[in-house]
Amino acid sequence: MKQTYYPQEIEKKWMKYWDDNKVFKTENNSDKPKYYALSMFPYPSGKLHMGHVRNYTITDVIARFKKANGFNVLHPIGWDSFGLPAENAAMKHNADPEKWTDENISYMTQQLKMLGLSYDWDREVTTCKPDYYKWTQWIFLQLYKKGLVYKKEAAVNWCPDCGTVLANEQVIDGKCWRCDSEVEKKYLSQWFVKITEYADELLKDLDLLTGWGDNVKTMQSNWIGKSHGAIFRFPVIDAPSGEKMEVPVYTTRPDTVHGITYLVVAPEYKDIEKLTTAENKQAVEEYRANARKMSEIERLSTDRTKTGVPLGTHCKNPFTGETFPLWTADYALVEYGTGAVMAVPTHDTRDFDFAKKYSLPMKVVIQNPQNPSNCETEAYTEEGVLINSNEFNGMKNTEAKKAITQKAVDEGFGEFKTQYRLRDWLISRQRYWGAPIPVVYCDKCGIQPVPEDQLPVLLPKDVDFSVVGKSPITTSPTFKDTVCPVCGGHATREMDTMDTFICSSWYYLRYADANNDKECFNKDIVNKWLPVDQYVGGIEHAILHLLYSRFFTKALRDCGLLDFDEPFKNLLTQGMVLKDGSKMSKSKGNTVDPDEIFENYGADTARLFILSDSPPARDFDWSDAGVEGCYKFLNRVWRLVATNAENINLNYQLSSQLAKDNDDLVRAVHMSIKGITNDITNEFQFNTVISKYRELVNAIYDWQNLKMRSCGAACGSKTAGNEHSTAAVVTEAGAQGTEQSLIAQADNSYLTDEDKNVLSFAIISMLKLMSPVAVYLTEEAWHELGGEGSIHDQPWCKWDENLAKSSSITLVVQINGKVKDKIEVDAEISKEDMEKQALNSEKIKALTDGKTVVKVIVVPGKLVNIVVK
RNA sequence: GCUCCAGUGGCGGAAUCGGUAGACGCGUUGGACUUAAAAUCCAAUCGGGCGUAUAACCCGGUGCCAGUUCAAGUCUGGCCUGGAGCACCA
Repeated sequence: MKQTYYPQEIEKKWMKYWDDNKVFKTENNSDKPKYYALSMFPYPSGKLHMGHVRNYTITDVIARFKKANGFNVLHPIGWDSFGLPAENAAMKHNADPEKWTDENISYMTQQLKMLGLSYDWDREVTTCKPDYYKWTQWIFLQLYKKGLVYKKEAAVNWCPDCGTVLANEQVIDGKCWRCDSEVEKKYLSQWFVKITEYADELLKDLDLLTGWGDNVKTMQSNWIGKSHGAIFRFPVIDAPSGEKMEVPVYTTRPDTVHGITYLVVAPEYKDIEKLTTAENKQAVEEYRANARKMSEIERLSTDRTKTGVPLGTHCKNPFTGETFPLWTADYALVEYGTGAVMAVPTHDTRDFDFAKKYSLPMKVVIQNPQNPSNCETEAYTEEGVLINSNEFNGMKNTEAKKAITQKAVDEGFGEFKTQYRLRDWLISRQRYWGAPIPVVYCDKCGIQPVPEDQLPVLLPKDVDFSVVGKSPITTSPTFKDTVCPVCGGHATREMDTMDTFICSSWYYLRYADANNDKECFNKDIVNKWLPVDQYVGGIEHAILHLLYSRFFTKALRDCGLLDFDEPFKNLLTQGMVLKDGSKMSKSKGNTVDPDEIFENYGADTARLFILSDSPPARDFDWSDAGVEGCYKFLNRVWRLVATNAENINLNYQLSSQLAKDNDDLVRAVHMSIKGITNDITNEFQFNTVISKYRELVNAIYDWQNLKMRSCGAACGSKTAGNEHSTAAVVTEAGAQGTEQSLIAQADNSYLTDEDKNVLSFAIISMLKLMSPVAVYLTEEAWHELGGEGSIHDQPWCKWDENLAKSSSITLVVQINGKVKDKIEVDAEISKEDMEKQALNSEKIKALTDGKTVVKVIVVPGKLVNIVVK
């Protein structure tokens, strides 16, 4: 075995070996229990970044740990390979996005292999390949058949830079999630997926997700935004046309209905023109035009003072008989509720601001009896008792909500209503590089789905990527015209492609049965592998991908394609990789290229470091010194094995009676096995796992130093050369027992047979424990020591509970809760002896002298606390 | 404004049940080895008492203020600070 660690050499060798021999292939059939470990698959942007390295290393270690613990592990990878960057790159260089994507995939595949990830590459899925998107289209058709996909004209989010519409979830602070440009409103006819039909189940089932962090669940719950309230319909008394009209409103505060002093409709409200008088028409039109012009950001800003104009018409409040004016104001949103708001300025801060500005009347209807408020300076939004509310006076407002709504129900002008903030998912994209939406528009028969036997609808190749302002797909001379599957007449194809989040909403199902060309996946196989036991990925998908995937699972379940309710049992959202306190990004120029780390230190160092300093869920601060430290540690591990290779026997025998120092080392190993196993099992605390690796390695070195020292004393000084050409001498000063002196003892003649057995046990255990992280080093060492097969097929180490603790403990003696003395005692000491020893300590005697011992608390195996007065 | 998370040395972070605060590492300092360096190894490293050193000892200390307890980084209540998410959703 070479005395020096050359990671580049051994890593290249094993990478090729594992790849050629498909070492990590997973069979669907096995007697072992299944375990599905999944990383969020990457977009093939060109190169891996450190976020990927962190994500995939975490999942890989989990997969390897589970495999060693007897599970049949599914650990797949693939490519979320449709999307804008490919198309933009193609436009820039007038090339084919497929070629760009393929090149990126092949480069990144090499990087993933280099990183030593234990993927079953036979299950690789690539969403932009026809053998995958055929099934994406097929699933679209199933949802269409079920009525979960529909087309409608709506105000949609338009990103001018990307030249396409976006889903609500893809608009962050009024900006496009991908390119950060300001989103505009457009009225377009678009395809939607009815995610709202599952709003309630998506919310309710969050409770089933005990393996998810509360932060993600809260975000989803807020996004779904369920609220309970009522719909009231207010008759219009003076509609200009003389028509009998009513304005329905949704409110969560039916208890305040007697306090309405005006009503607001959104500028885009559908009946607004019919509700505007001739005198007010011009002002209303101007206001609406202005609202249209305004950007989303401007409009949604809560800092902006509210504006609005009266329509000139009025409604009657059926509860009071009072009439109140109608206004339009842009603080009412057309997409939410009914697009109209009943305004109660006394009990709603927004209505209050608006009423103040336009001097609208106010009427107090809820009061805290202990501390009544006239609502002159601010709205009272807390609980209280009703006043000025006819027969409801004196009722608690929480009860009045129900009673008042019930009255509206009984009298026919209202109902109970549950409302969601969640909107349907807009999935049309006016772009080329996505899965074509499989429908045609027949001149006679209208919208017709493409028959399943005609799938996939392939992306045309004869397109011009240099066009500006429209989708390249529209330039294809062959794509557009087709025949109607119903009447055989002329039809045109849908030119829009699907949101790539559709593709990524079912890829984790495809992995279970990735090469099936008869169906999207076999139901039994998917039921066997799913749900995913551990999903690992970035928090940025807390809503987008994770909500869509949950929806897909439920929808596909209802299509009869699978039998479970939730796709991801446990979710680990890993923190960001930072450099100098901020997120690594090209624009900040603080990125670290994984290739450079592989080249300079090797993949094992990269893996070790990315796990070492922070727990997975927290942000990770990259430091070059930290990498260096990990590299040094692996060198230290290597030297430990290399210098002892001669003395390590894979078939070591441990006797039950060992010399004290040997017993201590054996115990240290058992403690490491226990600690490391527990740390991985509990929340994947890899940072402490790595601390424990270091502790174990330190313990083995310390043991060796001890052996050396006793030998140095017994057999005198020795010198010897070695590969480092550092000939060292064991001198009295060197009673420090330096590592050189150990290396110098190349013949290791100072070790007894018992020593060698203990050392073998320690080093073999160390290698097995480290094998999920330092995958290459441990494999190489395993073989150098004569190990058969792969160390990655070895079962996980077991510990003996009796040996997983040290033979002595430090008894802590406190007086009134403060540590005053520490005594080394036997680990098996009785409670009585603990107390006796503590009270007999000279220090304690001195300190308690002349005081009264009130109480003595003994915590077995830990401490004694003496309470004195 | 609402929701969630976090606050521990110079830094990253440890600390199953409330039971020795600061594991492990980085950095720094000193030392061994070397002609010298690199590498490696050994030691020290929360603050104060304590500006000669060494050893020993004492006191304080986990964002702040209270509380529970023999005992609080850990539990309870109230604040402060930072981060993330949502945000005119009626």
